[in-house]
Order: sequence, then C-alpha cells, then structure tokens
Amino acid sequence: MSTKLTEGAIEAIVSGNPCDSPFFQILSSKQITSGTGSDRYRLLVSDGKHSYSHVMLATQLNSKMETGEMDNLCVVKVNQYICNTLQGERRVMILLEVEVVTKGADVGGKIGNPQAFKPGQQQPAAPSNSTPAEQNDVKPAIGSLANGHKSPPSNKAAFNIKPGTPGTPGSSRIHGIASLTPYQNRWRIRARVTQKSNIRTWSNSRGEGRLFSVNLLDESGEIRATGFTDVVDKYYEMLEVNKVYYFSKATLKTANKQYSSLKNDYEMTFNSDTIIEPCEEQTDLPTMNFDFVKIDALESKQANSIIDVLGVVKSAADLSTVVGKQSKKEIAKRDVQLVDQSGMVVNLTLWGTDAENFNGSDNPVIACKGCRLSDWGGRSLSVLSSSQMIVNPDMREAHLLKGWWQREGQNREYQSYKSEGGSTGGGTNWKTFAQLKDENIGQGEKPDYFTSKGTVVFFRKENCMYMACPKEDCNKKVIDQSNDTYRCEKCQQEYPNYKWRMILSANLCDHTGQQWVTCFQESAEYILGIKADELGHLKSTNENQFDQVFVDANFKSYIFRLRAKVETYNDESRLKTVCVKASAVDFIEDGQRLLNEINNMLK
DNA sequence: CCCCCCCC
Repeated sequence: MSTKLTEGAIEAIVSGNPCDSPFFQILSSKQITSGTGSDRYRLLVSDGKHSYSHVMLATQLNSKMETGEMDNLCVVKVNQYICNTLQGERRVMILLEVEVVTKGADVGGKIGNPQAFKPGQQQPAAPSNSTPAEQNDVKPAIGSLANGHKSPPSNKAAFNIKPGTPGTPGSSRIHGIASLTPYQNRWRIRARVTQKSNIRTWSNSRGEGRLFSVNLLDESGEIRATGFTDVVDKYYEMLEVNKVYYFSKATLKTANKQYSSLKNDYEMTFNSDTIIEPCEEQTDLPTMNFDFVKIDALESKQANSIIDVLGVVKSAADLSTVVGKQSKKEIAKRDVQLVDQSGMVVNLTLWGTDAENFNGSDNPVIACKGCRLSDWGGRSLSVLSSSQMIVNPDMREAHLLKGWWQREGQNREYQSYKSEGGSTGGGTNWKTFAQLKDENIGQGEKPDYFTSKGTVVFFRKENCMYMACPKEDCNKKVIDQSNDTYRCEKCQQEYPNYKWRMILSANLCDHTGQQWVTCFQESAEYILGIKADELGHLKSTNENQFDQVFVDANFKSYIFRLRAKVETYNDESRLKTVCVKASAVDFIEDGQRLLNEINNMLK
C-alpha cells in the first residue's frame, strides 16, 4: 500500500511550475450542482505539506466518485491536470486523468499535517463551504415591507430551486444570487437593480477605461456587478434602477469587502459574453434590503468598514464647502446628526449634491446603505457615491423610529462618540493582536493608530540602549572615541559626555496572539520602571541588577497606544509596530469597555 | 481592470 505523497507539488503547480504525475491525497469532496444538471466535484487535496481547495475533478471522471472508487482519504496519482487562472490571482487545478493508488479505506487517515496553501499575499481567502446565505447572520431583508411584499430571504443553503417563469426565453431555471460561485458558469438570475452608479473613468499603471456598477437583488441575496468600458456602452443605458432583468454569463470573483456592504462573498463582472435582458413580467422581488447597525453598535464595527445605518436627523448643519487635499477641488458638504433608540448620536456627512439638496428641518429619517464608518471623533459616518441614501423610506423600522422620535426621542439627551485623549480626533480604536494580522492593519499609505491591551512576555534586552548625543533634542547615536570624548555626526561635535537612550523591543501577548513592538525612551522607561540613565549605569556596573530590571518588568499588562505600518526591506515586508504610549490598565474603565463589547456582541 | 468619495 502506497501512501507516499508528492510534498510541495501543490505549491509548485499553483506557482506555475509543472509537476510530473504528483501523488495527492483526496481529503474531501463536494458536489457542485450547476444549472444544466451536469454536476462536478470540487476536491480538497493534500500533497502532505499543503492542502488546496481550488481543485475540480474533470466531469468525465465523475464516475470515479459515484462508484466510490475515489473515496475520501484515497491516494491518487494525477497523470494529467491543468491549472487555470481565474479572475484575480486564484488558480484552479482541474484533474483530468487520475489513478487511485490506495483506497481511502486502506489509508485510514490524513497523511501528514498539510496546511492550507495560500499563494501570494493578496490571495483571496478560499471560499468557505457555505453559501453567503448560510453565513450571514442577517436579519431578513426588510425593504420589501416598504411596498407590502412578503418578507423575503430565507436562509436556504442554496437558493437554486425557483422554476423558470413560463414564457421566459429559453425557459431555463432561475438561480438565486446567493447560489452563485466562481466555480460554475451556467446560471441565470433574475434580479432587481437597486442601485446604479454614474459612469466613472479611471487611469492607473494597469491601464485606463470607464466603468459603472449596479447592485442586484433577488429573494435569495444581493450582489454587486461591474461593467467595464465596452459593457458600459452596451448596457449602461438599458439598466434602470428598480427594474428587473435576467442576467447570465458574467464572471464571478471574490468580493473585496473593503468597498462594499453587500452580503455576498463574491462580485460579478459583466464581460463581453454577458447577456442582460429586461424582465417584462410582474415579479415580487424585493426592492431594497438593509442590514442596519444601531448607532451605539458602531463602536464595535471596524473603522473604515462599510455599513448600513438608519437614524432620525436630530439636527443638520448648514451647507459648507471644503477643498479636497489631493483633488484641490471644492466640494459641498453638510453634516447631520443622526440618532436612534439606542440613545447615541453620530455624525453623518453628506457630499456634493446630496449635501446641497438635503433639508433636515423636519427631522427626516435617513436610511443609508453602504456608508463608510470612520473613527474620526470616536465614530462618524460618510455617505459615499456608492451609498444608497433614502430620506423617509417607507419601511417599518423607519416608521417605528419616527414614531419613537415624536413620542420621546426629540425630548431626550444623546450621548456622542468621543475621540480618545481629546487630541487630534483619532478615536479609541481597539485592536487585538489577531486583528492586526486579520484586518490588514498598517498596509495603507499612512500608519494606523490603535489601542490594545497587552501583557509583556519578553524583552529583547540586547542592544536596548545606546549612547546618544547629550545635546537636547538630538538623540543621535554618538561614537565613543575611546578617549572620554563622544562624537555626534549630526551635530558635528565632540562631547565629554553622553546620555542613554532606549529602543526596546518587547513581545506583547493578548488572548488572541502576540506582537513585537518597539518602545522608545519614555514608554520603555515607564514599562521597565527605571530611567534610562540609571539603567545605563547598571548596565556598565552591575549586570545582575540590570538583568533583574527586565525580570521584574516582565508579565505586566498595560494599555498600549500603538502605531503600525508595513515596511519593506529587501522584498520582505513586515508590520513595524511602535508603542506611542503605554499606560496602566484602569480596571474599572477596562471592565466597562469589555462589558460594552459583550453587550454589542449580544445585539 | 475600479475601490476616489474629499474637511475637521
């Protein structure tokens, strides 16, 4: 019985290096139902070192699955395969000729400890086995209540059951938006256009062109779709907001959640094969859907994420104009104060014509789908051009909110978000160490600032201090001339003395992970509980006492204000994290914060 | 293939 796998083959193949007849283990399989009835199998394969889920079995080999010849855990020799690049970086391996070497029943278990293979940094996460509909803990879309339709989406695992509408051209089965994946091509959806962008142009190093996007909605879910240059001419005029169309033969790719609040793991791109036809029949498709975040729950949402909000306009500022820093263009702006039953108030900024046309004098209700949450001033919201803002929407929540406002809301006090430290406006932005990795912190142009609670678990005491220029505000390292003088290259001067400065690397832990941070003078002195000059003195006079300082300082917890930015040296990039300030944990305040987090989780 | 959305 052979259980030898070709370790490293997955990495090689996916990186574009062919590999002759590799041996893989099939860890699991999943049947994918396409619209035409020709099913395929998607496999999770292992080469012993890596596992890879973007693997399909060629349909002519389906019988190997159906007869049980290829069972879970079996070892196969792959005599022929192809590796296709789909949209983006994702590569899908299709097994064309497979020989079962050892049956799974005889292997009996997973071979080795394969880790999920993730090529490249920008590799989209492998899609999970559940559909978006399953994953979202979405409240049912409520929008349809507005025009009296029955409440729409159920949490069906795959909405793939709606029969073709009689008289429909082709009369093929209609798929649910929630059932679409990049792994099947033959589908047709019927969806309402709920939002349509303007035509935009872009120009960058990869090219230039025009594009537009629409949001599509059916009973099963929603998806954003984008059309580029040629498609703009073909379909832009035809697609109208609130009308219903049939769509087929578009490309699916992993959605970048950074830019959309739509509840879908994927996005659609209209390509030259895409067919869009108006749906002439009457449908009861929902007209809108929102996943509103209560205003007091904005705290628990990630800064810069895209969210839906519903609020009463407590007050609206006068129209003003600002000049964009980059664009240098003048743009109209209006701030409105939104409140809801949670008793919190948040600022929502409208731009351009939204700002100019807005009238907040009679305390309207605003529903905004897809506005950006920022941590300015604690928390604030900004309406984007991709947002869908509806004033006084005809929906149940909005009527309830308005009634509440008239009964009691207008007479009460509201709590507002506060920026931390009261200084420059950056809000309290709590991050765990796992979040630093998961949320692409520090990847932007500017560093990210955030706050973490952590415990020091290790100090790198080697090279944690240096002899610095004694001149005030010059912290340049001096050169010991070995004659009791110290030269500062920056000041171009020699001094009879120096001062000690610290650059201390500390490893911090929280319940989610660890992070190396750099502490400079003030925070290092605070954490070590000793002045740098004194520590420097110990370093040269009493090594035991010097060491003891680090032992004593270890395993203590602090609130860290941190600054993180990815830096790249020699093609290697890592997250450089600097401690801006360390402070004692105020247990009352911190307990309150944790309680708030728990409460927000329960919402 | 975009992903800018502005200011404090």
